[in-house]
Amino acid sequence: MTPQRELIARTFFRNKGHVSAEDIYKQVQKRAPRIGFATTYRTMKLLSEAGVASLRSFGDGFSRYEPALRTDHHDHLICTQCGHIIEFEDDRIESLQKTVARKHGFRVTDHKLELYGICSHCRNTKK
Amino acid sequence: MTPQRELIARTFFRNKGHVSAEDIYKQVQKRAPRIGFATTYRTMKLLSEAGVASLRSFGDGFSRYEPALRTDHHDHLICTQCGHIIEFEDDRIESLQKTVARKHGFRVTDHKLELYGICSHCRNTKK
DNA sequence: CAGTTTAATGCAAATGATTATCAATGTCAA
DNA sequence: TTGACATTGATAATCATTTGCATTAAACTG
Ligand SMILES: [Zn+2]
Ligand SMILES: [Zn+2]
Ligand SMILES: [Zn+2]
Ligand SMILES: [Zn+2]
Repeated sequence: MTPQRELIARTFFRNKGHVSAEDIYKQVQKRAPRIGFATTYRTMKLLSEAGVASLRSFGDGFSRYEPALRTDHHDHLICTQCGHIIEFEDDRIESLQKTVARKHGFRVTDHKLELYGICSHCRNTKK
Repeated sequence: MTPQRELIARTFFRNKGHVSAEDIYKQVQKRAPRIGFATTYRTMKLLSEAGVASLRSFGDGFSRYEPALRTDHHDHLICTQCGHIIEFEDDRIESLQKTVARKHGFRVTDHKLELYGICSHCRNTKK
């Protein structure tokens, strides 16, 4: 554990999740301008390999990280206008997914459910 | 509508869907080696803008296209071992998604549900 | 037809997020 | 101190996709 890694990890956990590597890099830059993005990427990969961060890739070209509490699984509602992300969890959907997979002979190891749309805030300020 | 575009479109529709741009490019190459991949990409973008192809991005680094029949929506089961993709549709999941979105004040315009796992074929030949 | 405009092609170079390379620096135990 | 050994950070490489641009071809015009 080096000072660079510690700063990067701290910065990551200070966020609320769904942070891109560049986000973290820019935040880290303010405290320690000498840290390069290579170290940022490497550290985030380490964190996700260690299981404390999990990698998400939404539609846009970026990889996002969020803290992995391990216990809580959740899916995402994403506002295509302002980028706001809401997390949710629905046990009925989860179990229906398992049913569907079983029906097709799949053993599911992972899944991704993302609902894209317009959040209430953007809908109200729209017109 | 140019001959190049026609060949690319025909080639695309000859496939069963979930085709990468490179797949199409390579198939087109056999019939018309002079066609460049720029034209392939451009034409696929045109097709998806025209609504006859829809763009999917699964976890791997590739953009995939599939014919957009407009009437049928479906989600995907993806084997992480052999890459095989099964399409499915579950009305109960769909309606639960709408319920969840409504609960959070979202108006959903699109969604993505992908189940990753091991298909029955790969499970049987595994050991 | 000849001439002019316009769009489409295809090669090569650019893009942009991520990864690999590698010399320089730090760590630590013998 | 010496020598493994790991880590850093600047830079170059990667790789799917886009873009710039000169060339070709089609579509009008008369
Ligand atoms: Zn919004
Ligand atoms: Zn989340
Ligand atoms: Zn399989
Ligand atoms: Zn499909």
